[in-house]
Amino acid sequence: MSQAHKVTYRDVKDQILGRICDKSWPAGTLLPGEVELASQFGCARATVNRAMRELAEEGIIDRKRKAGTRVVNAPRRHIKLEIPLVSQEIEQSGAVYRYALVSRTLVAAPSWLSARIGLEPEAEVLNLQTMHYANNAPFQFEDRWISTKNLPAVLEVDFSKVCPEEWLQAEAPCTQADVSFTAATVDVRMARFMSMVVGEAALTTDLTAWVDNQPLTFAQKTFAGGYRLSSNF
Amino acid sequence: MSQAHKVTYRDVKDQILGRICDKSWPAGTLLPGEVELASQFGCARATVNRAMRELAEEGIIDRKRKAGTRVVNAPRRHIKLEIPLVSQEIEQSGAVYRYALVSRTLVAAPSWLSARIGLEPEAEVLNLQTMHYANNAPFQFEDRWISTKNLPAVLEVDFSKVCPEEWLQAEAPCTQADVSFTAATVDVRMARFMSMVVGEAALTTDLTAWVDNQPLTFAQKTFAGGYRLSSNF
DNA sequence: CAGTGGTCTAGACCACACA
DNA sequence: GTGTGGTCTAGACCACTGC
Repeated sequence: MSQAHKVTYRDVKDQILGRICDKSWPAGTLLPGEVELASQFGCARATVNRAMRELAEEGIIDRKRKAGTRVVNAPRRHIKLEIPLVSQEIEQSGAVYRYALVSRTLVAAPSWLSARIGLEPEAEVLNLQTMHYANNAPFQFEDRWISTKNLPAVLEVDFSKVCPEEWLQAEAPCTQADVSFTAATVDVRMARFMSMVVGEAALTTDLTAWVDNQPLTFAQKTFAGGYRLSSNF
Repeated sequence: MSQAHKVTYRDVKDQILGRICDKSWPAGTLLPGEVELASQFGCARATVNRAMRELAEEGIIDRKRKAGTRVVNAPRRHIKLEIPLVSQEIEQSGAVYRYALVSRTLVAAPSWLSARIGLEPEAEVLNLQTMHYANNAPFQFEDRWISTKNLPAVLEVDFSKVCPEEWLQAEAPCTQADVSFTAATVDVRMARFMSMVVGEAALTTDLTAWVDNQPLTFAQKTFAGGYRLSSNF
């Protein structure tokens, strides 16, 4: 008896992945049911279930009740991208973090804003422009808009001391958010703030956040030149 | 008896999340053990376990054997970012995909390449430059390097017909990869290929892939102006 | 309607990490 | 050592969904 008496869900996962990779189960294949596999692998159905559930989460296979489990035709790779707080990101790199409030204005939402995050036209918003430095070198400029109607408390906060991002995360953690990245060219004003050259390329992030389906805030961040967003799988 | 006779792991998850959000369990709190919670919620330990495991995966709590489970102080948000094949991405947007091979050369790996992906100096690599069009408009330029030692089969392929990315995914799906994004300025040659203006900002992606710890390929992709990478949570 | 995955349970043993 | 999470099991019922 070779008896590896415990068949773990990892074992099962690896076995299944192996058969998919070596084309024993090519894309589109309907694979055996959980009970069948459980007896093949000599383990409980729950074990097979966990293995397959994770593979499904990873987008390797597609599971449907009654229809069974199939190998996904076009395995889409995906990565987990961290969206850390600026301060954390800087401090973790070993640099000294410094924050500065550039401007704070209370205005009626411009039309592009209300359209973008779904506010009533002319709704009141607080606009905060802030700078974040790493070892006193410009790291990120943030242009943030917060709905005062959906978050009145924001009016009482002294944002010269707390960065909006951190305050929001602590006081009103969003339940849903959209994030997007693009490359932009810096204009004269941004160039001054970021110590960059006009026309230089900068990575920018747009971030819209909701709490319980109520639009809360929109932020556009501009990163210093050469900033690189990275991850792996 | 109100008896919702089944307490699901989702119920437990929501309860726990609720207590964290309403500050009943502030950041840093050591929460009760699984057995304790199971009896509190009136369910099996496995149910609590699954709930807490998922919360841990989401970065909300931190679990350690013997030490117990704590609410994470700085909840790091993360998003799932899809890394689709170019062709899929274009076709899914409803546009017509067209592919062209720009150049194919067999060379000794330049030093920056061997250093970057961990090849022996001067190892032979196949360099493929390709263009990808959406409705005949330039969408992406790809500069790819493949190790011929670790993947000899690549020499036999007619890359004027198959795009390297797709061939690799089908024939040698990587087991590990690094991805990074940055903003770059397009030079004269790139501007021609992409129908862009010299100096314009473009999003670029660097992608390094390994199979079983063997460095396989490195690719640098340059996206058309205005390209936006997006996701949500 | 019947088959498949989805989930819960109760009990058990294991592995790690702190004291 | 000892407590906490990590996992497996065997059995059960449920819920969705394709036929």
